[in-house]
Parts: sequence; structure tokens; C-alpha cells
Amino acid sequence: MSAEKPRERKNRETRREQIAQAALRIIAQRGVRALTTASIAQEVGISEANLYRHFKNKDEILSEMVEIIGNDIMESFKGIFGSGGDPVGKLKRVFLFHLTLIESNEGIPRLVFSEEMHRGNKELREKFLALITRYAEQVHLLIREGQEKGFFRPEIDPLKTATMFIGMVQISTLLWSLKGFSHSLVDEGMKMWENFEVCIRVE
Amino acid sequence: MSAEKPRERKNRETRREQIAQAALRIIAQRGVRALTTASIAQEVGISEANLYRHFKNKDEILSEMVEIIGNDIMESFKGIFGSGGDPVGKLKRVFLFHLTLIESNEGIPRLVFSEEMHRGNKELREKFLALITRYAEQVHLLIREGQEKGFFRPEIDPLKTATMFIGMVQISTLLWSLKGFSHSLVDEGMKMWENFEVCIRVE
DNA sequence: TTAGTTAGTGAATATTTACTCACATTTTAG
DNA sequence: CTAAAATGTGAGTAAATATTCACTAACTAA
Repeated sequence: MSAEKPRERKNRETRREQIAQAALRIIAQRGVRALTTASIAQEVGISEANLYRHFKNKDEILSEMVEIIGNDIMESFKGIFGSGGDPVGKLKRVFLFHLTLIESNEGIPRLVFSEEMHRGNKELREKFLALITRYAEQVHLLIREGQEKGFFRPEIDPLKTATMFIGMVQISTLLWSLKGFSHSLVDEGMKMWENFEVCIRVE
Repeated sequence: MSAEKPRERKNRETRREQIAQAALRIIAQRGVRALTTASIAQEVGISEANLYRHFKNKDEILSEMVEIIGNDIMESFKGIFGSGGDPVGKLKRVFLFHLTLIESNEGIPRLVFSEEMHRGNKELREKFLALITRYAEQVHLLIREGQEKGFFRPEIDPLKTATMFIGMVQISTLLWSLKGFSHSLVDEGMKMWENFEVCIRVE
């Protein structure tokens, strides 16, 4: 008898996670447009029909994916926000980590900018907005801490500045993508940081 | 005899422009995913086949569209950059106009963030990158002028600051989109401006 | 006028899409 | 052990996609 592929039977949770991860990998490598039920099934190594044993539809796969990477990301950031040291160094580390995270997974910005995220599923949009908001809040607190300890100028608005901070990541990412990922996002981004620091630090 | 639709015969240039404009309208109203040969043809009021009399393929329609709106945009900005007055007010007016432009045509950010722009056609990507670069250069010069005239702090890097300026527009637009266009982009954006001005102006 | 080019069409094309169905096999609960 | 539930599959499906084709009608130059 010819060697048959053993049917790798997995339980629900394992498969759901596996499928969501495969989806993210496809987005990272080939973009959101290439995320089809066919490509996902192939990437996981199962049949298309089987996807529907674990998810109601394609949208739900997207949703699970955002859930998972959202948790991953917040978990990673928690370590930095919670660490000790002066607020300036800490804020810089957050910025560096944010850039590193994006550079190591192009799927994230692709998803952030995608129409699926902006027009699709309202739930999805709100889930993601909540993630950004939570992140901005952390940056905001860090900036305020910096002001209280006399590192950052007291005249600046800490929340608006936090938004500006995220804006710097955005624009760096956008340019990096338009230039075909040809340069280092981290390197370019950190040059932006230097100027940002000049803007907000006390003389 | 029943009223026949008169075949509205148009010359090449008129039709190309008309088609490109229709495409932009579709993106603005229904997103890039909804931009299909069928939807374009319907919006213009011609047959799908006729699209191919005027464009080689769908990609070329996209390309023409970017060309047209790119020129439009640079033309509009020229007036502001060229106007007199102090650099601070001028820069503020540029920011305001940029936000107004986006708010009055959601198609622009949709296109900017779209995969078609980032992964598709290399020519398209470069065309758009050139547009941003040209724009950033203008902002850069304006900031430098402000520094020379003693309005802006001399320690800041004018080019990095120009990029930060565009980043503020980006992040404001992204949040506006994620919130379902429910608030005024111009209003929210201008609050960001106030803080930006505090950051870069001399005390 | 006439002949050639340009602008127009409806109908067809091959692929690709998300999703379903009937049926097989494995796991698990009683 | 046995029956039900869960996980798996190949072979569909209808709808949508970009593009082509054979043909018609309208302008334009000689």
C-alpha cells in the first residue's frame, strides 16, 4: 500500500490557532488580497471544507487573527511599559520595539491599512481601535510621567503627543512599504526619534 | 419607436478622464475592493468592453487615476506654498488644506493605504512616492524658512519635522477611518496642530 | 462618396471566489 | 463496547472576475 498521509486530526482550539497563524503568514508574504480560503487551506495543509468546521466563515478567521496578534502585542508591550528606568529611555524603548515588531512582521501594517479592517466587520474595526487606544493611553501615561519628573516640557499635551508618537511609526512604515521594504525600518524610524526627542525634552 | 439611448460617442481623452474620475468616485464611496470593471463601466454608463478601447487593462485605469489626482493635488498646494505671509500661518494653512482635501474625498486615503498602491504596479508606487517626496520637500523648505526668520526652534531637523508633519495627517486620517468617519477630520486634526506648534515654535 | 479608423456593443470566455454537501474516519462519553 | 459527536475529505456550486471576440455605428480625410 502506498504511504498514505495520516489524517492529522486536531482539536478545535489547536486548529483555530493554527489557521489564524497561517492567515497572518499569508498576509505577511503575499498581502491581504492573496488571503483566500484556498490559500489558507493550502498553507495549513488541510482541505478548504475543513476550514468551515472550525470557523463560520472567512471573516471569523480574520477576527480570530486580530484577537490573537492583538493579545500577543499587548503582552509584549506590557514588559516594556512595566519595566523600571527613566521615562525617556523607556519611551524610546517602546518606540524601538514598535518598529521592530512591524519590521519583523509585515503582515501587521498590511492588516492595519487593509480595507478589511476599515470597511469590513464593524466588530473587527472596534476591536482594533480599542487596541490602539489602549496603546496610546500607555504612551500618554509615560509622557506624563516624564513631564512630572522634569524630563519633558510641561507645555506639551501628553495625549496629543502620544498620538503624534504613533503617527511617526505610521509614516515611517508607510514610506518603508512604498519603498518596497528596501531599507531598515528601525534605522529610519530611530532617526525620526532623535528629532522627536529634541521637540519634547526640556532644554 | 421606443426612445433609444443615444450612443454617446466620446473621444479618447475625454473618455479616459471620465473613466478615471468614475473609478475615484467608486473608491471613495465603496472602497478599492469594489473597483471592478463591471462597477466602473456601470458608473460611467458604458459597456465593460468599451473600457478596453481606452485602456489596456484595469491597472492602467488605476495609473491614470493617480496621475490625474496627483496633478490636481500638487496644483492646489502650489497656491498655498506660493502665497505670502509668515511661515507659521502658511504651514498651518497647508496642514488645514491637506486635512480638508482628505475629508472631502475619502478615496484619497483609501488609495494611499491600498494594496494596489503598495504591492501592485511598481510604476504606480514610484509615481506616488515621488508625489509625497515632492510634498515633503515643500514642507521642509517652509519649516527652514520659519527657522531662518526666527519663528521655529533652530535645533529641530526641518526634514524630519516635515515627515512628522505628514505623520500627523496620517494618524489623524487612520483614526478617522477606524471611527467610521463619524467625526470631523479637520477639527480633530487641528487639535493635533496646536500641540505640534508648541513643539516647534521658539519660546 | 467612400474608405479607413475610432468608439461602441452583447455575448462569451476561463479562472477564481467563498461556501456546501454527502460521506468517511476518529475521538469521546456513558 | 457502542453510539453520538467531532474532525476530516473530494467533489461540487453559483456568483463574480478581468478580458476577448465578432460585429455595428459614427466620425474623419481623401
